[in-house]
Amino acid sequence: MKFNATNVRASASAADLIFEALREAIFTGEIRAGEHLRQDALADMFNTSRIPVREALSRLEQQGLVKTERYKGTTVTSLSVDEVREIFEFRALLEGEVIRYAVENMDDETIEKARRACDAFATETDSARYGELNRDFHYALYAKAERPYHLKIVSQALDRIESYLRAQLVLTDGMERARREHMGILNACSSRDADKAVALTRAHILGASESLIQFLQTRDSAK
Amino acid sequence: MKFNATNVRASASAADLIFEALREAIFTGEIRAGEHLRQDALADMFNTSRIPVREALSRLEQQGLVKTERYKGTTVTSLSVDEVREIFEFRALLEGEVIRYAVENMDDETIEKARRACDAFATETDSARYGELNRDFHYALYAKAERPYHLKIVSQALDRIESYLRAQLVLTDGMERARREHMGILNACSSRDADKAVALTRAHILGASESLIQFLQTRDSAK
DNA sequence: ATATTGTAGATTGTATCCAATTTTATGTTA
DNA sequence: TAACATAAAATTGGATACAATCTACAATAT
Repeated sequence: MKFNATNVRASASAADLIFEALREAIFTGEIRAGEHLRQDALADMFNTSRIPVREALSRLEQQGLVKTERYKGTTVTSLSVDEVREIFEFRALLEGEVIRYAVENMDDETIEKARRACDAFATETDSARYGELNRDFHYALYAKAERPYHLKIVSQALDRIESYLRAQLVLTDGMERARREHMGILNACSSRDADKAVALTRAHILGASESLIQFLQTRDSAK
Repeated sequence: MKFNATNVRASASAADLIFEALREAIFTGEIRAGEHLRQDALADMFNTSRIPVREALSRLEQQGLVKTERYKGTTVTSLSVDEVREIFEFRALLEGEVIRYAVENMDDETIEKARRACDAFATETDSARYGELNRDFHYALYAKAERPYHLKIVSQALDRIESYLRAQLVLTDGMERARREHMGILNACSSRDADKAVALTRAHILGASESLIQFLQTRDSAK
């Protein structure tokens, strides 16, 4: 595991940088579930003391991405299939409601913005950027819901499963289906059909869930 | 602001204790919105160094209860009326879904447990304990939903508005209405009527929201 | 009188060191 | 060889000390 300082913002504290670097490393799978993270090893990697490392780990722990036990260390948490399923159910409920609010306030400018994000998603070939571009599309629409608290909770839930989504996309071809489903959601929003947008959003999420769970089960039984 | 060590668990770290003490002090209103919390002052109060204080503040910040700015300090956050309204909308959505899952799995033992919690809520005269007993009742039912992630998010949302709920209950008499509504929800669960339980839960939450918002508006305009 | 500059205090962020406990390695004995 | 006791290493939690920056107030120049 290595880190460079190219993608940092100068105004952020060391703890912020370490937090984001570790978070991204967990997302990409560079740090795998179950792996041990030792504070002084991380401090050496980032050329800091353990203090900002501890703060970063504390934040990750609160988001559920790692778990720390005194005298033992910090390990990256893994989700059971049931936990993954529950989080997708949660997303379907919440994002369905959010898209309903969004359609209420929808305007042409937002539609255009979402269309561009949809195109960017469709034309991107690097599956590692799936998560980012997927969020760009959905958030372009969700922004119009004007429900900042809801959106923060959506982000939390997405973070929790991001590493699993990326692991799947390296091996499977869900992007083509996602692209089609995005188009459908966009069209429903464009025609101000709230019920349809909700139904398609829920189906989009629950379909991804089934696909991911199947992927996890075949992967785990293969071992 | 003073703290004693009577309500501590021996196994918890200093950071845990400080976190819970500050959290409770925010809930009770002992620490008010806008108030500045300085690290070394807190360290003196708790007879520790600033290190565990910082960790406690970091956790509070991620829950949205405080906000820290470098060189300036930490202040307790306040919610606008719009933010309060949104969180109640969020709760209605989420807790409605949770009670639906719960009714699916409902059994008589859970009903009895919830009935006892309902009675305890109804007979308690100390309004300061409203929050705790209210949660006891709802969680007794929600536990049967078997959706730990959903419940964690419900808790987060409740924490965010707990101080506002308590401030209201010192001055108004929402407890009698809450008691009646709890009875209704309990009966709906007892008769396994999921739709009714959902509707009553949503109405319970949205009614409390209206009541609280009205309270906040009259209080703020009175100044 | 007003604007500007400088200085001291206040406040958070980080480094270094110490304490407490678990885990692992080592040695001893049956 | 196996079991057990003991010591050494590893690891996190916390205390103390230092660095960086903001704020407030005073001093000074215009």
